[in-house]
Amino acid sequence: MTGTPFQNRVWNEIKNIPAGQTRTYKEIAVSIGNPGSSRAVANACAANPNPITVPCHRVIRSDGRHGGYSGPGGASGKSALISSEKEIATRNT
DNA sequence: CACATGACCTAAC
DNA sequence: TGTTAGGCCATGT
Repeated sequence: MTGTPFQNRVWNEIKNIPAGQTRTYKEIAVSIGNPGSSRAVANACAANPNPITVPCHRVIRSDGRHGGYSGPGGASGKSALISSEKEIATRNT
C-alpha cells in the first residue's frame, strides 16, 4: 500500500475523516501540506489500492459534487455511502 | 529530463 | 446555467 509518501499522506488524511463528514480534495491537499496539489490528491485516491479501507467516498469536489470512486458502487454508490454514514453519525449524535 | 494522464479548480464565454 | 480554456501538482512512461 505504501506507494509514494504523498499518496500515503493523502490516504492518511482521508482515513482521518470522521464518518458522516465529507472533505474536499482541496481541503485534503491543505491538510497534507500541499494546498495547491488538489489534483494530485484526487490522483492519489484514484491510485489508492484500498478504495474500501480508505473512505475515498467521503472525498468530494469543491462544488459539492462527487469526484469518483474506484470501489464498489462507483461514483453512484459513493453518494449512497456518504448518506449512509451521515445517517450513522446523526444516529450516534 | 520531457511528455502524457487525471476522481481538480478557477475564470471566462 | 452549461461548456470551454488555462493552470496547478504528482505519477508513470
